Amino acid sequence: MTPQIAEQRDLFALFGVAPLRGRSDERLSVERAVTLAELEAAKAAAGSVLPTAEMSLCVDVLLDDTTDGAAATRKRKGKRKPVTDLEALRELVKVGTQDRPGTYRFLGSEGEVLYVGKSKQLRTRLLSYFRAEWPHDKGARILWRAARIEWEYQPSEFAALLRELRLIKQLRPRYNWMMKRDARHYCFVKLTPGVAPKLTVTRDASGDERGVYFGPYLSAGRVGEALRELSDVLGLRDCANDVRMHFRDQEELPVLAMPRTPGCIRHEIGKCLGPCVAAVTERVYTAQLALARAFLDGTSDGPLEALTARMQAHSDALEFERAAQSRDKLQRLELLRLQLEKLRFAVETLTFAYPVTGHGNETRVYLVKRGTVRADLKLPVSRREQLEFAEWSRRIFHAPERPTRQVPTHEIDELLLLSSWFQRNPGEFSRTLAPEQAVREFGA
DNA sequence: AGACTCGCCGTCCTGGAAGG
DNA sequence: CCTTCCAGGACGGCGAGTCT
Repeated sequence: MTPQIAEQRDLFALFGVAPLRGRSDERLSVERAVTLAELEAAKAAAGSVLPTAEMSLCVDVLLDDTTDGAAATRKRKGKRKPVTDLEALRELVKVGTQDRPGTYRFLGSEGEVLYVGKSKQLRTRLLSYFRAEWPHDKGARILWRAARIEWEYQPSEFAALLRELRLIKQLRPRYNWMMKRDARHYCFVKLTPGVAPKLTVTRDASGDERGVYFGPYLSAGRVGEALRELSDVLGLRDCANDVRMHFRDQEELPVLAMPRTPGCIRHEIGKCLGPCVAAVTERVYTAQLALARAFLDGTSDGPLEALTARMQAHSDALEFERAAQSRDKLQRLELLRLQLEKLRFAVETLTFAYPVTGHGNETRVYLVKRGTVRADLKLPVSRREQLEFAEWSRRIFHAPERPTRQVPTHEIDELLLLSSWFQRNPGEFSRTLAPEQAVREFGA
């Protein structure tokens, strides 16, 4: 822990609030010199007994102040002032904007983007910022740091939502932490990279570019159970990341270096192929892994078939108790498979053309495939435009499917956005057209 | 002990209705 | 035309419980 971070931990302790879990690094990693004397002063100014909201606010304002460095803070004697003339800025917005859907951004004095937002009614939204009270309202805190405001109109609320997401991802404005999708409601199945990969459940699909992710799914707990069953059936490892793996065919390894006893009991009871004790060749382990991937993709019932065969074998050998155990496992796995199918969001259903008529009766057609917008086209009118539309449709919808159904990590936010949009506006879903239908309707 | 998960609850953001 | 108020949904903090 750097001295600065340690000091800022003290800051949080001082105000009686815990560092924001998970996000603390984002908020604390900026190297800022904050002295305890300054914190004490701020605390005194705020009063010693504060409700939680006020305490967070205090920390918020203080961090705002210290972003420019302690020197700048010291220089800025007396009360804080807005960076720019708010009356002039308000007049600019008042005169220059219309009540239409659009996105806006607040920029700081260095031109850095502070906040990106969207609204169905841009003008009303922007003017509401000028009524916010400093320092209590977040809107005012953003406004006071802003040197200027930029905005752009969008043809519809949907278009504005999409544009906002893309701008936030591109610009990563510091006041947009709030916009982060609720990661707690979703989880992903991760195939870890490295020797003898294993399956894990994770809530963060953005961290590891080398991992392969499936999802998003709901309820990490149930997905975890499903994975345990799956790993058991296929003999995949389930041990800690730091356990060394040795395949039997890794001949360059000195025999003496290989551990003789497995790190866990799963190999002994036949639930793990035992890559930790070189009990399996890489080829066999990789084949089992492929079965797991296919199962998660929904393209293969290999694990279910394996269990069915096992059950039949026990039954044939008159081992009825073992057969019953296999049947129970099979049922659990089938149930979990059903859950995974049900929980799998959007990927299968969010493939269509989505015409949206917006401002000035302008209609845009969004070509959505597997939960992400692949093209945003003007509603075709002329013959040439119709041909173009047909060509785009063909290129997007007829493109070969990815080998798996996993969602690339950079597309997950958009998938979640579309998913929540159509959940919130079920009526919009009925306006979508299947790819072939769209070509008949809009194509040449 | 630290990381992770989950449910509860307060806060924030937004759109829309009502009123001046 | 502008402001105020309200409702609904999304989001984050917190604490308890569980896992490693």
